Amino acid sequence: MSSQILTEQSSRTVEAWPRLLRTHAIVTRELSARLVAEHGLTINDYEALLRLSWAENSALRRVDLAEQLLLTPSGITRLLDGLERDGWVTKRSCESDARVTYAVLTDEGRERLEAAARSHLAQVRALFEARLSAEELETLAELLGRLPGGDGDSGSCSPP
Amino acid sequence: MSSQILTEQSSRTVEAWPRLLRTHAIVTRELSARLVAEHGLTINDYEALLRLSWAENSALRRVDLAEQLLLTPSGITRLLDGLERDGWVTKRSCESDARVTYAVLTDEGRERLEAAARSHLAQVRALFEARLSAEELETLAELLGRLPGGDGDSGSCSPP
DNA sequence: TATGATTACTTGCGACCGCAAGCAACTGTA
DNA sequence: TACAGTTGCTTGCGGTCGCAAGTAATCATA
Repeated sequence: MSSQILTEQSSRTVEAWPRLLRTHAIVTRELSARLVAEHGLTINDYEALLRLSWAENSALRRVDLAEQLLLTPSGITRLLDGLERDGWVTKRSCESDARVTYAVLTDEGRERLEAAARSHLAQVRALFEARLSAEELETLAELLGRLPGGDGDSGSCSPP
Repeated sequence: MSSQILTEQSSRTVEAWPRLLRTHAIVTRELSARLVAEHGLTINDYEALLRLSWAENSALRRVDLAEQLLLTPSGITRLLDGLERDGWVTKRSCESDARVTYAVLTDEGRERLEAAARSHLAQVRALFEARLSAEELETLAELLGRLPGGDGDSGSCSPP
């Protein structure tokens, strides 16, 4: 009665996938909870501020920011709604194209980001470096980089 | 004006984390969209049916299923609400403890799962095996397994 | 210039899910 | 037996986000 397709045999080679799923769920929950509790930012809030901080003039078209964060247009609208309400980001219109709006990091936003980054990066390092060596982390990053999403603009770690 | 803490230097060693985030987002979206479109199941629906299919008598206490899927009690209630409405799962009460309810996979649920597994597993393999060798996949799984969530009941691939 | 396609963004809707509160049932201790 | 603590589950609420539809601006082509 047990299906052949559901047995260990058939999915052994893709064991990496459920583990990725599980690791993501646990690490995200942990890091996000702390970021929210300590700084009032979700992971996406944090990533958005980070991308803006790297951008020229601390400004990015909403559509470009959406692409970097893997959010849909509606997602970015709501994300930025929150950041604007809190004063970390403002809007700026584009002179040459009335359709586009820039999201601009404010000085307060940059301060917020830097405060959050200090504890957040320490937490990320604590989670990862406690369990894997530098070499292993590099291998992991390399392998993940070859999976979907690894090409193009792939990381949070390449300032211009 | 640019903060030292936000530069490439400081996060190079944890590049694996943003990549994991990104890979998860893309792969999840892709696999989930297909699973929903082709079989009317979310990834968690699928995982729930899979865990039940592995369990003795195709039944699991709701709380145990929640733990395996990394869902809260409320999450499992709603997930199972949907699966019960569709007839893939039913409730069964426990004779020795009136607090517990078992989730039981129905015959229809098992058929549904097997149909979904065929295409889903093929899609997972297509995504992963096209980009990484068997050996690399094993390395990836091993490294992920040492991150949080890797201990205890860690995978989708170990039938009893 | 006219117009159809594309692009940037917003909004209504619904799905999923965590948190906190609540309830019923069980357990341990006296 | 009495009762405080624990466990299993449900429900109301709110947050996040994708999808589809809609608007406005721009571009391309005739």
